[in-house]
Amino acid sequence: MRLSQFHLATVKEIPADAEIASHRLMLRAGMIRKLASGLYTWSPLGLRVLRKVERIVREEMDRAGAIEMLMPSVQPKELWEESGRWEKFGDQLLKIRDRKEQEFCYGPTHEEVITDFARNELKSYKQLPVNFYQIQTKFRDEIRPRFGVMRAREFLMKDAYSFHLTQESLAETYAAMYQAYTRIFTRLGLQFRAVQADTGAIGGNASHEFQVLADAGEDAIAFSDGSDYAANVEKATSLPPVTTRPAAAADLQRVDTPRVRTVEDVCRHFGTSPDRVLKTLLVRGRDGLVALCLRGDHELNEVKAGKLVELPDEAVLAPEAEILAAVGAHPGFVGPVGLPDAIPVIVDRDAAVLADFICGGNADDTHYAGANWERDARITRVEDLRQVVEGDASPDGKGSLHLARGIEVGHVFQLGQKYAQALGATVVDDQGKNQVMTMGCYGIGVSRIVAAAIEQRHDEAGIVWPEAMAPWQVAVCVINPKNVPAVNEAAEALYRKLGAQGAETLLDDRGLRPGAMFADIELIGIPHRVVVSERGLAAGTLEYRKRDEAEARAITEEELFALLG
RNA sequence: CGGGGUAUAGCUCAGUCUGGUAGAGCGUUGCGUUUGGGACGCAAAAGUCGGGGGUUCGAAUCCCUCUGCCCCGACCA
Repeated sequence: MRLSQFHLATVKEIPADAEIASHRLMLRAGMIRKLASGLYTWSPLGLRVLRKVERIVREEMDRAGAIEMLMPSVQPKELWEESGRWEKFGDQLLKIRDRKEQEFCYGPTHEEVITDFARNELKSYKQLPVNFYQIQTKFRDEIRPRFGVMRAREFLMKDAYSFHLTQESLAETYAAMYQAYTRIFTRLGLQFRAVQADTGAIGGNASHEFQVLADAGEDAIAFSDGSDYAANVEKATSLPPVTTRPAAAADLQRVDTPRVRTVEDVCRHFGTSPDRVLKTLLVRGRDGLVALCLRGDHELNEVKAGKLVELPDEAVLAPEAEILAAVGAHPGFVGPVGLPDAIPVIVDRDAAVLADFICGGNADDTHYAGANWERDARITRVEDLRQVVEGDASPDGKGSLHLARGIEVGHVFQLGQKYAQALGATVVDDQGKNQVMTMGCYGIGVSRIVAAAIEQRHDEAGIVWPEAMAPWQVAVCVINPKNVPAVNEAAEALYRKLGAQGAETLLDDRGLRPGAMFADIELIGIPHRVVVSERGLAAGTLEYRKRDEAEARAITEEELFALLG
C-alpha cells in the first residue's frame, strides 16, 4: 500500500478523558472515531487490524471443526420470551419496534437464535455433535460504556454454539475449543491465561475465561506460582487454614466504643490488627437476615455468598433500617455474640479459627473483646466466603496464589440443556427416543482483542503490534523523494521487491519531513521500518529499525528479506 | 438510576465569576523557503458559542428547561 493512496488519520490531540493507553492510542493512530457513546467507526487502518484478528480466529475455529454461519443481528421478542430472557436480560437488551409495532431486540448474544435454528435443523443424533459459529456485531446497552472499544456498546464478537447428545461429547468439544483458543491467543502474540470462571446461575462447573494480562484490565484473576491453577477472583479458592482454633484464653468483655464503626476504627481503638477482628455482614436471606462473618482483613466474595442455600441467588447487604430492627444496632456494631437465634451465622473458614477476637456488640457504640466461638457465639456453618488474597495457598496444594489484572477476551462455557430445554430442541437418539440436546457456547471479543493487545504492547511513541496483528509488516520510509529522484526510484524498487516476496508493505511516499513520517509509523506500530535515503544509497545499505528495539542499524537488502522471513 | 462535570472553528481548549465587536494552538487552503525526529515565513478560509424559552437597550456569559457527552457509584463480555 502506498500511504499517499491510503487514508491515514493520525492526530496530535485527543480528548482529555481518554483514560487508558489503548483508547488514547487508537484515537491518536486514527484507528477508531467515536460516533456516539459506546459506538465507534473503524477507520481503514483500524479495520486492517480487526481483520487480522478475525482471520486468525476464523482459521483456528475452522481447524477445530467448527462451521461458520451468520445469524441476524436483530431478533424477535418471541424467541427471547421463550427463553425467559426478554425480562431477565434487563436494560442491557436494546429493544426496538418495527413499523407494525412488532418488538425486537438487537442481539447481545445468540443462544436463542442458534437454538431455534438447531431445533428446526437437527433431528437425529447422527447429526451430532456439531459446532456452529459466526463473527458478528453485537449490541449490549452497557450502563457505562468506557475505555473506547474495550467496553463499547456495539462490538464485534465470535460466538460459537455446539450441540451434543451427551455430556461426554460436550466435554470433548469444550476441550477442542479450549485448545483452539489457546492457539488463537498464542498466534496473536498475547500474554494470556485461561482461568476458571464462575458459571453464574446456570450451574455446571466447566467454564474458563481467557484473560489477557494487563494492568488496565477490569477483571481480577488469581493464579498459582506452583501449578497451572488460575481462576477469576470471583471463583478462586484457597486451602482452608492449616491451624486449628486455639483455646479461649480471654474472658468475654463488653467495651464502650463510641463512633468506632469500621475495622480500621476498631484496630485503632483496641491497638490491634485487622486479622484479630471479626467483621459481621448482614445480608438478605431467603427467610430473614443472614449473618456472614469474616476476618477483618478479608473481603466478602459475593459470588460464593450467593451460592449459600440460605441466600437467594445473590448476596445483597441488608439496608440499615432492617439491621436496626432485627439487631438493635447500626451496621458497624453487629456481631455474632448474642445475635437473635433466627439469624443463621455463616462463618468463613479463616474467621472460624479466630480466638479471643473483637466483634460488634449488637448495640450502638459497643464491641466485645475476648470473644470466642462456641463459648460466646454460635456457628451455624463454616464456609469459604472470602475473596482470595495474595499469598494464599493454592487450592491444589501446589504453590501460593498471586493476583493480577486481566482483560477478558474469550470465554468457553458448558451450557448444558438450559436453552435446548426452554426452546424444546431435541433429537431422536439411537433408541428412537427424543432427547434434549446439550449445548456449549464459546465467545471471543474480537474488537476487544485489538484494545487488549495495545494495552499489553505500547510505549511512549505508540503501539507496538505483535507481528500477527500489525496492519502492515514493514514500512518503507523515503526521505526527500521529491528532490532526489534516485532515492525515490530506490524506494519504489524496494517496495516492489518486498511485495513480490509476499511481505505486507507500506510505502510512505507522502514526502513528509522525516520527523513527522517516523512519528506516524511508530504511532501505528509497524513492526519493521526501513529508511531509504540519499545517505544510505551512497553507502549501499538500508537503515532498519525493529519497532521494539531502541536503535536503528544498517543492513543489506538480502538481510532485510531474511529478517522478514 | 443517584451524585458531579461539561457542550465555543475540523480537532484540543481559553473566554462565562464581573453581560458590551468571537479567541488561541493544532489542522486545512494558497504562495515562498526548507528536507534525518512532529520545519519556517506571509496570506486566507472556517463558529446558528448544543436546542428551546426567559431577563436585559444588549446574552457565549445571568435564569428556566430539554438533549448529548464525560467522570464517580450501583452493574458488567
